[in-house]
Amino acid sequence: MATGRTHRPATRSRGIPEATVARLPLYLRALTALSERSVPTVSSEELAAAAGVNSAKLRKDFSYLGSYGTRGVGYDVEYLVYQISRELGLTQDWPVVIVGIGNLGAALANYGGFASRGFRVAALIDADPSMAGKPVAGLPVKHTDELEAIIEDNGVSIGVIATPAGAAQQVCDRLVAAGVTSILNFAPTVLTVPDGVDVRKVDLSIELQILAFHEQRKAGEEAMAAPASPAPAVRGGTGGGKGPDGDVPAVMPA
Amino acid sequence: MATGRTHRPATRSRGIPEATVARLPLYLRALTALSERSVPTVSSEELAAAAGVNSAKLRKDFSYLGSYGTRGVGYDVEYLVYQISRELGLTQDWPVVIVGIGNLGAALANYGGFASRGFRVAALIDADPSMAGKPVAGLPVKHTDELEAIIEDNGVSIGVIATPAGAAQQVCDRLVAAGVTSILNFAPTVLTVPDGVDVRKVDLSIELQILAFHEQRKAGEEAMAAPASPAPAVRGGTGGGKGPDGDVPAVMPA
DNA sequence: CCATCTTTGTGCACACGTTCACAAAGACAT
DNA sequence: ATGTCTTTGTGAACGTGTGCACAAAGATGG
Repeated sequence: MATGRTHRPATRSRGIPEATVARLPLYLRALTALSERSVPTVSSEELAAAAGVNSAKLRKDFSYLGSYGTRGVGYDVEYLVYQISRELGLTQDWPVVIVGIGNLGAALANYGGFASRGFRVAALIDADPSMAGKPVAGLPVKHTDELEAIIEDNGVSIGVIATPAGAAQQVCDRLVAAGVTSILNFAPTVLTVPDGVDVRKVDLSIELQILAFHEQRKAGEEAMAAPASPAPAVRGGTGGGKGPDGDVPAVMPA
Repeated sequence: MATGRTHRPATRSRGIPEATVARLPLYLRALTALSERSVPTVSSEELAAAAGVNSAKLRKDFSYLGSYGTRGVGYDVEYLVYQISRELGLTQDWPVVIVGIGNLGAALANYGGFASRGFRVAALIDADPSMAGKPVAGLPVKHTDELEAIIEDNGVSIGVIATPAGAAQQVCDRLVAAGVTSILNFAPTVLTVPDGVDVRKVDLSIELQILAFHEQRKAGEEAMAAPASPAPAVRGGTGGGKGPDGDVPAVMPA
């Protein structure tokens, strides 16, 4: 545990901004679709529309990779697919392990998007002994005991955690100890990892909550002119009720 | 193409920055855990650690909600739980529909995090007639034909799309036409929606690709002594003989 | 070979987000 | 009451991301 570095330096990687990196897969997908339709070239305007972004942003993003376009024409689709793939590291094979083969883990194992882009599911791992050997998505589920061996034997550096929240940190620790340096976490927990290990979090309920916020705001604005009481059913829960604004709970900060 | 606005007006919600809204669920989760352990108050430092963020950021975030803390003491846990819940709109009941009951849809239906936070699965919908009536997570799967009726009858304003990419836009259009104004999209497609409809995207393979980028960088830095050019620096976990590495399309933009 | 037209690549200005650092506010002991 | 100690709330500096607008680069046609 080095004391020098702060926790998550967000690694402004090497001239390529993080925000750009996050969009490259988006461009890649749009380009792959064009490639399959044998479209030879595409303009920044068209590609941006397909990827759902602003064209100026797209051009700036690409400018970080180099000058791969041709003025007056656009971008060569095949060439760009290769360049982005290479930049993202998808020209090599990335073995991944998925830990926690519940509903979500099984869904991930079956998800075609993984295998199709340089990722290979090296193993499915679960703590439940009764799962061991059971085939999921064509692979036999391995027991947690084998975790370290699997990671070392396959040179796995990316791990996916789809366990319940309670087990996530423990699994994470073992993954890291065994050599994994990138983790995709689906468990609703904050993972603590040593420096040099990347963690990305996907949290289903957080996304819904963000939507609820905007939804509430929309409903509120809409009902501004209408009577004070909004239409949706009110869930008082503990009986606190949801009265008008001033009607806050009994508990005040002492 | 009713692309609508290309940029999000969401930022100006109500003085609360989008980045802050995205963190509120994180704080809420940490606070709920504290509440269950009957911790009465918490300092910004402690809570920030639990949520995995910087304490100054947390305080600034809370300052957008109001002055809910007590100097020299910290924040009252219960009070803050309520305030954040209310701000996020979780004090009311949000019926949601999940469309596409494959592996992922089933996982979502079973995911406890939904029900536990003001969200109620109103219905599971699938296009496959043979799924109809089959119970998933205790609910009978409905056929797509009933989509509009379900949404109207239940006052659903939030929809979750877990269909294959090809069906997503069509489902989206039907959801929107039926009255849904917020969509959580798990299909790897860019959805086009009219103004006033919010879409959030969760893309599993994109997250992995971002990890691969950083992983490649780490591997490259480690094994590189004299970086002269953006040389491929191929170094994978496997033996590497992954084929089309050297014989890449040397296609140049014509 | 020149004129025109299209589209890239980017300088610049602005908006948004993060972090620091510190004064103000309150708790608590004496 | 008064002083000390803790912790919030926030002004200000800084860094990152976004979008406009335009010059430069190249294609295309006469």
